Amino acid sequence: MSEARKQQPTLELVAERAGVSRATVSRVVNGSEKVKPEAMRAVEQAIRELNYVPNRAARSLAQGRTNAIALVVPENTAKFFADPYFAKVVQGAAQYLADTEFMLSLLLSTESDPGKTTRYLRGGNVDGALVLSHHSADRSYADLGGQLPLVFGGRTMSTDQNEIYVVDIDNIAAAKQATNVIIDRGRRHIATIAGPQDMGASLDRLTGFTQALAESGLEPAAVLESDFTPDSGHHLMSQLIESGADIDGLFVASAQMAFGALQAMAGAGLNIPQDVSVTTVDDDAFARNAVPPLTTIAQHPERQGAVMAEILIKRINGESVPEWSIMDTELILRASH
Amino acid sequence: MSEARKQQPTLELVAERAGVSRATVSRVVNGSEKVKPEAMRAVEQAIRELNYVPNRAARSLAQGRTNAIALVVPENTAKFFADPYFAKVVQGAAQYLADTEFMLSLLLSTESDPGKTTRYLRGGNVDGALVLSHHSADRSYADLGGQLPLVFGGRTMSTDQNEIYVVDIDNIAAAKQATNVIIDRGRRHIATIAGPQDMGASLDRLTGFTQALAESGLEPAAVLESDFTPDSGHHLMSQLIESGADIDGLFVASAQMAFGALQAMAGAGLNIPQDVSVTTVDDDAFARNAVPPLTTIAQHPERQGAVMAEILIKRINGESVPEWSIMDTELILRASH
DNA sequence: CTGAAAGCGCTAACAC
DNA sequence: GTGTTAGCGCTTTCAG
Repeated sequence: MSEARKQQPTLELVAERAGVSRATVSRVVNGSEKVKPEAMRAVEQAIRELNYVPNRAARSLAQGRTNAIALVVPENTAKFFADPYFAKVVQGAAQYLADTEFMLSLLLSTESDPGKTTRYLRGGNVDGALVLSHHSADRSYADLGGQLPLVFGGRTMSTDQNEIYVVDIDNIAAAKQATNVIIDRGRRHIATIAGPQDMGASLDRLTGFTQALAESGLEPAAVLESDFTPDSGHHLMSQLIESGADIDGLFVASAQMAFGALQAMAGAGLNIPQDVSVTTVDDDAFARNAVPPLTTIAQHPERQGAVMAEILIKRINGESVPEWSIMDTELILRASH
Repeated sequence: MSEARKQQPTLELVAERAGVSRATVSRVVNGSEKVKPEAMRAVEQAIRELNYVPNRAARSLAQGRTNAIALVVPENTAKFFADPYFAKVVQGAAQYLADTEFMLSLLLSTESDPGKTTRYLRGGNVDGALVLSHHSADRSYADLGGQLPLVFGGRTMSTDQNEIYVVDIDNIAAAKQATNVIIDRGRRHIATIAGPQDMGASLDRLTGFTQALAESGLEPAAVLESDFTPDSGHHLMSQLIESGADIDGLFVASAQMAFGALQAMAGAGLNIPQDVSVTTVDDDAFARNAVPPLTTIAQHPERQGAVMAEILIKRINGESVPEWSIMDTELILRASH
């Protein structure tokens, strides 16, 4: 009744067929120089004939290395797929890894059993992991860093622990720059829709916003806390408008939320940018398709994904790398400011 | 210089600390009944104290099973993330697996080295795989079926090979139903935008369209072949309009393409559904957010993902399951027909 | 119920 | 260059 899975040929079988020892086969498989051309040919032919593929479990057990890395997204599947930022980072990492010997395994942390992911990571399945978007609550991952090379992706919680490798943009500077665009427009009643305050990026962007204002002798007109979704942006903005707040500028911590906020303002009959000058962060589909298109700070998430992978692999290989990698950002001027 | 990765505690260490043999520890870890409660407690405590996690490679080598399955998407990363269908399937599978002992490993097949994915699959990394969206060109996966339990997801190429397990909707029936909605509106000049013709789902939907027409004594007004993206839908529709074709009905093989087609028609000043009655397949964000909202055939991709996972696991466990699972669909009437 | 011992398939010294 | 020989960490008969 049980699936008769075809038995994969073993290295030993290849050795017999090629008339050499298993060690030699292993050498050929692993591209060692020191094998006579003829032995090499014999082995290669045997491999081809048997359609041999080395067993990873055995290999990784023997050499204590798996040649696989995980990309952990501590976020439920729905949110993951809704956010273009994740998609881009994955894309960048996947692309970078395609040219290496490493496999990328995408781990969407399950809500039901968070320990499962951790166990997987510690169970020797991967040589290291990239961790995206971790809330401050996710101490588990920070702790994991002692057992496995980890590289955190942007939007991480700021931390003073050491041995934490992070690839991120300078969120404070980005927010400052975006806010200054509004200030330079002559606006003086500026509000912000901030991200969840248990996330480093959100905190930093709020800080940048406040700093920019302070440097111009201004106070925030309002500070709203949201959760990075378009809906929440819409919702909070509606509330703000209904509350009768009188603002002429708005900095939103992410394009997704800004997209929602714009809809709310349009619904209330506000003209952008005449009535309210708005800027944000992230140059994704939301920023480009918003009406009007959003003036924003572009990160380069694909590049970030690639850099994260690169750094992780260097760490796995024992090369020393800087703990912090700050990615460049770019101010994109469009119609919303 | 090399990363001093903390050595994970081994089963042997746990055994020593608990004062039992490795076999007993193994039994406890694997939930065997036949262990004295006191021994059990001792082991469990040792495990906790040492923070022990079993090494997967060793385990899978010993028992010839990995407790991991792969979800293979033979599609580049960009396309994968752009299509809500994939997201839903993954979500469904992930959710189903969360309650099992299995891990889901997402494999985006790399363009640069297609053999890499196949090698990974054959290298004993997973006990089986779910394969989505395979073009007819992807013979490699069908062949893999002999070596590893595979379950194919909707939109697969129709095939008469046996031992191919598929979870899909009845694409012919779905297309027929959607087309009949248009016919019932009294329209007689009906065109279709079909999907790529190297994909089973596209073929079947075109067949269904043609059949429905034939049964009402009609001929297709035009048959356009597209690639499932909104842009191509837009583009082809524009061409059709420019060509001066006179149609009053349109069946589009996917909501994404329909979304694009609708934009093109709006741009040309056509009123939907007054001028052209349109229906499609897929009830995703594109269908719901289109202007006007699309009358469509809803699949249930999350459920499909879950069913695929369920069937795969049954196969892995040697249970017998039907080769074909046809999922229900549902006609959603909105404003576009 | 528990322990001893024999591998799972591969790699990595170490000799030859 | 190549073969021999130990294991990698775990499961699994097989005795007891």
